[in-house]
Amino acid sequence: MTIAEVSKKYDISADTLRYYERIGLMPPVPRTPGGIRDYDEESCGWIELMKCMRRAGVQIEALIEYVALFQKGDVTIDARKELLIEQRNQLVDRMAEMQESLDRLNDKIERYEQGLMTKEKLLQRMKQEREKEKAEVSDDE
Amino acid sequence: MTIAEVSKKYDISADTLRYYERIGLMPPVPRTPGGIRDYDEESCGWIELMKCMRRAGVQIEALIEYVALFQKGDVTIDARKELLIEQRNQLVDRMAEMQESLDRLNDKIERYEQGLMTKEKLLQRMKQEREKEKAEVSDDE
DNA sequence: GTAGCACCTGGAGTAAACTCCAGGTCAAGA
DNA sequence: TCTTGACCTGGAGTTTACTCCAGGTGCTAC
Repeated sequence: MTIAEVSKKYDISADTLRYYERIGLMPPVPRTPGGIRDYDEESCGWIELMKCMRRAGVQIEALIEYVALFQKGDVTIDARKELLIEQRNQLVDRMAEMQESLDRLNDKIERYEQGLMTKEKLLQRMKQEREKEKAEVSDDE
Repeated sequence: MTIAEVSKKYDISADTLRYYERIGLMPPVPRTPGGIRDYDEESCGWIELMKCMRRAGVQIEALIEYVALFQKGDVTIDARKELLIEQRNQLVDRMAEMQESLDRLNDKIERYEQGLMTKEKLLQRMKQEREKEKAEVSDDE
């Protein structure tokens, strides 16, 4: 498979695919005798994995380390497992934070829907009153 | 409240707090006659909201727009609601993607735990065989 | 009234993750 | 064989979201 085909298949630019290989986000891609990339099933597997992990916000740094360990063979299995567990934990944490934000967004939207906006209207009213007071003080001068 | 106190309270650097105000991620913070920021409840509310949204990955751009709309008053209520809904939808999408990655990570970890690594071992075996073949071809030369 | 520390502004610098470019090869068709 | 379009590499540029800095001002305590 050429880089253009892979680019289309996974919706990742050719530049990004070359970049990923160059920084070690995947093992070297097989080449034709002329030096042109010829992606095989394994390469595609790596691309798909990295696309998935990157979309989830896993740092490139960690993924590079994983690939490096993978390339060192079976002696690194424990280290790889630890790395994955660490990333999983971070992912779970991030998702929990996002859930909080989601709840909050939903709350806010609901309030807009009800035309209530209690908190904000209250705060605005408070602000307006403070400004009115200030204005009155100025008038007294 | 001084910027140092707010910084500590929300665990956001003073530089970031100034930056947030400067780019319009929150309305202007009240000042002392000397020009020093004096955060009130409302400012703190904005900071907390923005911290929450940013942690969830909401783009600063969208948040700036929200604040701008908010400052234009009640006529922008519909636009603000739409903006929030859009951000909520994006958040939901991102969380779904993250869940996919999480499932995948969990799968991988489980396979490491079982010492199976079926897919990868299979791929490696395939690769080794390809290389062996190549080596044999070379020997024939 | 001055030492010293927190705060101010505008602007430059940084990190992560791409993205683009120049100048050069490869390969398939006329 | 020549053209043309896809690919190559190394390196520079871009975007987002901060982070740092220089040079200056505002309080507070001696």
